Amino acid sequence: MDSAVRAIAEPHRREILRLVRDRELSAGEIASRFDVTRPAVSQHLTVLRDAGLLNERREGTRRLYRARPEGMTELREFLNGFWSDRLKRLKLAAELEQQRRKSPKRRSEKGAKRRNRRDRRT
Amino acid sequence: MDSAVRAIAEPHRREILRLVRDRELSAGEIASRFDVTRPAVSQHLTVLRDAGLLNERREGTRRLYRARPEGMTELREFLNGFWSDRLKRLKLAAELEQQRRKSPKRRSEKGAKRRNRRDRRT
DNA sequence: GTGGGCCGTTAGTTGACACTTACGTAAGGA
DNA sequence: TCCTTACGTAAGTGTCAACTAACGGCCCAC
Repeated sequence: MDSAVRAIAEPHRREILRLVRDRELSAGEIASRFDVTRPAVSQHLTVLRDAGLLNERREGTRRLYRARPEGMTELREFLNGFWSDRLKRLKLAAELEQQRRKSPKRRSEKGAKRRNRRDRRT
Repeated sequence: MDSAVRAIAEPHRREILRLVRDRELSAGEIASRFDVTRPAVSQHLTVLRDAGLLNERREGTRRLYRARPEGMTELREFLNGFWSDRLKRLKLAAELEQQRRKSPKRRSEKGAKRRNRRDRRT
């Protein structure tokens, strides 16, 4: 997981993953979409492959790449662990609490409209 | 999201998030659990707070920190996007295809067992 | 075998970042 | 007021990672 999160920390690499998410592309095709040189992209591809986020397939002289979503399982579980049902409920409760505090009297939409008209006095 | 993913790319910072995931801790209490110096931890806390992953609350001379899961929403959605139902189906299809290609004749498990016994010759 | 695409790899440079020591600051008790 | 506690901040250093230019290795057509 350490390698996966470091791999997607780089914007170019995230963009590469988006490119090959649902189609196979060659190294050259991928490189042609970036401003950096082809070797730089090649190094990014190596990092992504070593992190288990990319599949490589050789066809003649070309190398075709495709995203490998299973490589992100660990990281996804880490993040989702911070988003458990309990926390989701806590967050919703906090938001409702905040809304109640901001507008303690308003009940219908008419009140809101009046407020908007008054607030136009900038 | 860029700042969030760079923030959790550092192992110490991921550990900090785990520590304050469901309880509030002071900067000093957090620092005491690491080998690095207190200023180093303080810098990590700043990075996490600036990335929106941490809430800070002052109480007297102490500063209390707690995880803020909403800060990871974007990143979670990015990762979960690679795990959609469609891709899951594509993955299964690809694996079945590969299995068919690898063992076009084998039908039962007997063949596999024989292979294992032969491979024990290390 | 030879020439031309397609790519990965190496060497070297530059910038980012994690860390340490030293210092500054705010709150609170003696 | 003075000291202590609990922090953050500044300055400086070493390491790692992203990039470029130059080079080397396959694979195929001829």
